[in-house]
Amino acid sequence: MTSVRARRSRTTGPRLTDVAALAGVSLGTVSHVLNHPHKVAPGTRAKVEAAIDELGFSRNSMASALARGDTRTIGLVVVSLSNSMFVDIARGAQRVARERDHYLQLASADDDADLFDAHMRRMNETRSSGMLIAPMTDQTASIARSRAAGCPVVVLNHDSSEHDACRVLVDNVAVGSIAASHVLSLGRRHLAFVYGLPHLQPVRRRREGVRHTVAALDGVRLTEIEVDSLEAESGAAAGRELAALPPEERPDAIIAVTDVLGMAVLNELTAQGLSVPGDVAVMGCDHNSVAWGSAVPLTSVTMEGQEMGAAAVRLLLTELDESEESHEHSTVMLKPHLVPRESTTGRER
Amino acid sequence: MTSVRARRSRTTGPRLTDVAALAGVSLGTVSHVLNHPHKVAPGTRAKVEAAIDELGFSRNSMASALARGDTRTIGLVVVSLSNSMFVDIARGAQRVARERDHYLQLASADDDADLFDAHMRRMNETRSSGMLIAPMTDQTASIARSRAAGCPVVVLNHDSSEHDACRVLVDNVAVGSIAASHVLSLGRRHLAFVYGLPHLQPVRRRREGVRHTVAALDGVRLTEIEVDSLEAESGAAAGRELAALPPEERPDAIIAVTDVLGMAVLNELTAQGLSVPGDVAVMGCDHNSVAWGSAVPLTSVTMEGQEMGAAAVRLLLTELDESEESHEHSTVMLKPHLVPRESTTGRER
DNA sequence: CACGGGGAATGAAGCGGTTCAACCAGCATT
DNA sequence: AATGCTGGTTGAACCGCTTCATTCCCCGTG
Repeated sequence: MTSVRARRSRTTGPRLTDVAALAGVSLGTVSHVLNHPHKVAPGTRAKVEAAIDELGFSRNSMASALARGDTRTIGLVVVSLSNSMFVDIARGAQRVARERDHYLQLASADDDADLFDAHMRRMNETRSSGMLIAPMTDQTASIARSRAAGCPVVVLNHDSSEHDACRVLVDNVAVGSIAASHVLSLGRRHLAFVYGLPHLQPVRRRREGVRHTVAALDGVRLTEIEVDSLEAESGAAAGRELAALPPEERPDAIIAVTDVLGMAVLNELTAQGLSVPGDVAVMGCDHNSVAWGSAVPLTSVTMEGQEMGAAAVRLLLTELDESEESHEHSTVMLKPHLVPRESTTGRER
Repeated sequence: MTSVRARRSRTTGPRLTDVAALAGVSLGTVSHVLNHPHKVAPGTRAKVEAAIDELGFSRNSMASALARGDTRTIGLVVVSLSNSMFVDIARGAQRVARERDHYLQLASADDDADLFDAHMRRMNETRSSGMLIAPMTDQTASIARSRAAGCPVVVLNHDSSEHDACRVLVDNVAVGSIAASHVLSLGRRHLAFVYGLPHLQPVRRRREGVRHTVAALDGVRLTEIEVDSLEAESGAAAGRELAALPPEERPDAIIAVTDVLGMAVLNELTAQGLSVPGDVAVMGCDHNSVAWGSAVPLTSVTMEGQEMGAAAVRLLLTELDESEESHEHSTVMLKPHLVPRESTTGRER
């Protein structure tokens, strides 16, 4: 008689039936208590609730979602969690998702493209209501697959030319111009821009912003230094190169395309005996927490990770509310902003 | 006739039935192709597989798990992802989970105790096979609830007195003694230990390790400096205090209980004109990536986050394999190890 | 030639919920 | 007294998949 239950490997908790039996009501009534409490007579509800926590009943969300045809779950797939921007994105996304009564499902690809795709597939299999992705490369194919499976996608921080999805972007051109304007406003007149991997879109955009801002002014010089990677050692190399220049040839302000690079440049310059920001001001972009500990705190331009995450969830929920046909993809462009610290402003703050 | 399908809000992808129809086989056969391919005749299998990707079928993992009574999912709930140790744990756990054909479900409490508990509840509702938690505080009650719901728990990096669960710990006493031994081996004879929040167990343990190591030697002096928090400003305060000491009273080696503190101390000391490690060697503990960018790279003792995550998954899977009665909780104690960098060894490396 | 055996495919019974049409008092109308 | 509501409750159908007992078919054996 209990054979069916007995067959299961581990003890599965009590089910709705058990609660119903204990409370002396029907199965449907218990379900109503869970989902539409106001439709149940107060007395009945009390009995049911008592039974629920006497048994320690925990609703099986899979069965529930299956029957309802909706998981109220949003997936978030990020490239890596080692970059604090992605952690910020997750935090912001989770906050808004919870506010809107959804669950945020977090997945990190740990810098592995296959794993990234596997995560996206998994989100489809678990029938996420929708998903947010912060990809490294173009993901057009996977996005199409996901959408075909009825799971809309919002892309974060990646400006793919074709927008088969809503997007949340940070204005990387503005990142560059904000950085340049900042050092210019401090009176610096010979800027250097240190960057690597110019095939990456954010890198190009930031460079563009710097160039544009500099070009608008007379009497300002811009030296561009391309290095081999975005890793710290490349920054150190750039630092060595800069330190070796004769003083009159040496820039008085350095903008690195990322904080990691900026930090490495800064450290190398000070190691070579130059004063920051006395001899040369240094700043980075990204406001990445790995760079929060340099000897001279690094000025940066923040990417507003939490805002990105929050905006992405809002976009997705809007899309889910609308009918499939009436929806128009939209793009939210976030404005970056300056985080001034001592590496440009000096100790005066 | 199609009314049932039509009622659903969004397009749900094709189902097993659809694949079966297209392939001209029964529903059960398609399921077999998915789960026991070798039990299906090659020809049939080919037909089914063709149908599967013609339709772009994606198996509904909820229905699957529901029917099977097993999700093959492991939850991991961490306090925060801002500390790189937790990111490492997630990475290690995910790697092993995948090797063993399980899915790792990641959740961050973003430093909110209620959210932590909510995540644990959620893992129960989704019927995770088991879960890993890296808690800040004792979680005995939640663990009991989870276990009662049939979901075993493995605790990471938290040595609760009562072990109602398997645990993975790092030997924090060893962290302290490794740190002390290191600077002693460099010939330093007056150590300082900078710490805060001594009610936290890891802090106490590390202090114990330092004390014990120092006590074993003659002619070595230990100065303990307690600060108000584990935040950077507390470290800076300690640094100021240390820099103000007359040279003969000043320690020649400083061990901070965390990297954040160590980095702050280091930065303040150099700002005050002292040379690191010339005048004084500085080191931290945790190998936390936020401290990887100080001007003088910080020596640390690593916590082996990835190993912790990996070990925890192994422990959990073992528990899941064993029968409920025969299982004995066990504890894996990981050995920390030294990561020597310039803040103690100087430029010679 | 009848029989047994084994590999392949089938179909129905769940898994644990949700929901909707049907049902059932009990009370106010006419 | 017959009628119409209405708020509460019920039971059955269904969500999409797994599995197991059963049926089917073909081939080797005695």
